Amino acid sequence: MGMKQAMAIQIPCRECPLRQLPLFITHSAEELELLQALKQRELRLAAGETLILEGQTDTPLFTLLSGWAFRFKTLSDGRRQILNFLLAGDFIGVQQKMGDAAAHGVTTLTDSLFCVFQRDALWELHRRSPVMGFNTTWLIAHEESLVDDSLLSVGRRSAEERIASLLILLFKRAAALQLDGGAAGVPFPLTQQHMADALGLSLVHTNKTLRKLEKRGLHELKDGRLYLRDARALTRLADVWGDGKPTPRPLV
Amino acid sequence: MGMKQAMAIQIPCRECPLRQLPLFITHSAEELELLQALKQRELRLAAGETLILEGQTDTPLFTLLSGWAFRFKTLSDGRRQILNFLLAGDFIGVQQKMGDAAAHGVTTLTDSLFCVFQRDALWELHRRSPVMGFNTTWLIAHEESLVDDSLLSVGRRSAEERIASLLILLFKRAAALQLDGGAAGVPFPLTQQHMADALGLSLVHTNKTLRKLEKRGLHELKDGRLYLRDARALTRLADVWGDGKPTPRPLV
DNA sequence: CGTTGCCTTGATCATTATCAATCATAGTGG
DNA sequence: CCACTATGATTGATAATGATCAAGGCAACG
Repeated sequence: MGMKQAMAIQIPCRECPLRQLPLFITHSAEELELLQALKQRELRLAAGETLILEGQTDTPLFTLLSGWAFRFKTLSDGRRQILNFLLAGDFIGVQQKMGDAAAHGVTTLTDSLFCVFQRDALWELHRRSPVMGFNTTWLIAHEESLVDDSLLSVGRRSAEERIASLLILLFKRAAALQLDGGAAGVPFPLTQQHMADALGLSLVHTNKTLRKLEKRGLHELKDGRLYLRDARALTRLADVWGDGKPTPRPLV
Repeated sequence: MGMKQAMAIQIPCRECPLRQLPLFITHSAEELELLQALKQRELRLAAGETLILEGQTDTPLFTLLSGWAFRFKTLSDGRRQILNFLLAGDFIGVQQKMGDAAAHGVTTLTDSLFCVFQRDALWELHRRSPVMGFNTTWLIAHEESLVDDSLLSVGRRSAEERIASLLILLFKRAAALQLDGGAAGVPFPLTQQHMADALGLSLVHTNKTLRKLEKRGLHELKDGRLYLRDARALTRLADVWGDGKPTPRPLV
């Protein structure tokens, strides 16, 4: 299964692809030194490999430097729910307390590069740099709020609406990591099975719904890339807040 | 709608009902002083009142001192998804960055008492006590991981399984706040509509499923209290990890 | 008593799941 | 170059699950 060696030479944190993200912009040289010191090593995985197994204990903390991955939970008969997708810049493993078993697994969608931190790195970060500790807290809280959106989709949106909102969300997230902002589409490494597992739909129904939207000209999925052909219509369908409409909600 | 006055005399933080929770146990007198200093005021709401409106900006941070509440999102046609239930000791409002609009609303289920903090209290906490900042981060991450469970339920569990897992989860959380550990049941202030909105089911189907489980003797819901009559069977039905069974998952 | 809110139930309908094929593509070994 | 295999996409037929509609019931309350 194409297991590759960890690189002998690591990327220094001042060259880290995350440096331009909110968490990292304001940091002084010494804060970068701190990050560097806490960093344990890098880890490279091929597509489809598993970083964290459900139930595993004492997993380290990770940061995703490049590639795509996802967090998931399964039931004992194999039903799987994808909790969210991970893109470059995301944290991994903050949900479980030290000593606890991982409540979810993490698997890659593409070849991926991770930065590995010891479990107590988060505490060191707080202790030695309250600013970075604080920023991290917000980042974690914000990342987790993506799950809130998913829950709204899966709980209350129709199949069409779910597909639409997933496409929009992933497009936005992926486009934000590109220089062209998605003008030429974005990479889209999910299979329809992944989409089904993220949206709480069956594979077959996912396929049919996807085809329907594509035939209507809302999007195009081709050669592993996603193009939004009618972002307006997709947004309307997904009922996404604050995009087309300026929050017209009655607010009681 | 029974809006009540905020109490003139506030509970000092050293008397706070949260003091025995993980976040608060290890704290020195001066750390309690810090909490006290950051605390702005207390707020009392009646059952069914709204603490935060979706889309509201610059809401303060809250802590729930007593009572029950829930976080939710709605679609523009009124479909509502309850994200999670809030019990004494929970944080509220950490999901949105300063200046952002609230991505979810918060409404009470019972008469409730909140502790109100300024929005920058979280930063002050980090700056002046890295330990408490760190603990807060974990607490937030852990609270948010409850949503992961919900997502698994709504996405992949059948109606019966969803009901079972909700009953178990809420029972455990509520029982942990009682001295008797739930021996005489726990308060259960949700209507079936709330359960439906949390589980992604219709009201009618929620009712039927609930009745079915109750007739089978798995639980009893009476006078606003929940009793688990066959916790083993409920756990099996819900496929909850690490309870009856010692993690028998294959882990591939 | 007449509301009002919440729970309950039966009948019917819709959406989504399941089952079963087929097809396309890429990789593998002979 | 040709089976042989494997993965993923696609489609039609049928079944199941859960939603919607409609109607009461029951208790609390002014």
